[in-house]
Amino acid sequence: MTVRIATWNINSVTARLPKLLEWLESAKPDVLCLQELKCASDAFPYEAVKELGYDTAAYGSGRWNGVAILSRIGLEDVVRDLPEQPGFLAEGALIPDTEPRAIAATCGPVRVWSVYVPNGREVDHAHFHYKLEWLEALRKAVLEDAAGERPFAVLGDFNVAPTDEDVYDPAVFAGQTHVTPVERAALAALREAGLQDVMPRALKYDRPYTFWDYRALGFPKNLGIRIDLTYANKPFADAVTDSYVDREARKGKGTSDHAPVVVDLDL
DNA sequence: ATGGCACGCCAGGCGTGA
Repeated sequence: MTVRIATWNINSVTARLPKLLEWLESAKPDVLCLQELKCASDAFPYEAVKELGYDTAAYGSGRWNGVAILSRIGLEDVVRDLPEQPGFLAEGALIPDTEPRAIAATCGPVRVWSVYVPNGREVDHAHFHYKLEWLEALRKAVLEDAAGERPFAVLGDFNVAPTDEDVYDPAVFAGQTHVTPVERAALAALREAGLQDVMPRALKYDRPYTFWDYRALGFPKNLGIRIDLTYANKPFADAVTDSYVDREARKGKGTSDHAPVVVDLDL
């Protein structure tokens, strides 16, 4: 069977609902991993996507974060949060906030995680250390599935550009988050655990960027970075027939600042 | 060095994003 899986940081599922429905109808993914819902679980537009044939497992808590998995090929064994997932202890707060950043499900023959890795804010900020702890918890969470026979992948907004080739100008990012050696080492640890980076093909431009800042004409100038990734085990990666970034979904008004990434499988 | 744009929240700016 062929399976189309996609990931999209949608930057508010309620603000983006018309775009989401339009995209589901045109791209027709079998499974869609969403990040940055920016709504509570019970505020997700379940009925609207159900009309297009999708079951949804959503995990959100309000104005920040939030992840979901939509599937029209089955949705079972849903897990919310990574085992050992750290929370973020904000300045002045008494207890860490366990944020909704990870959800897993089995969709037909494939098991997937949809993840929204913490941003990090600034190098050495408390949020940066939280980010690294979070990525280590992700590594531990995937060990068994990464080594398994069942096709498995982690898809989402990793908030790390794997190499200098994945940012439009490395000089601009020098000393900033998303490109530091420790963040890239965390991705390397995932690869050492048995996952591989499914590289999308380039479309109009040289590199398959997935994010362009809203400001300063980032998209028209193609000032992009590739941070929305598919990290797949061998059975999943061996089944990949194509992968691409849907730049069309980033064009015009009322779009997310991230584009969807599509992966096609023949299983 | 800063701002720039968009979002939720909820009615004036603020926190966050990358």
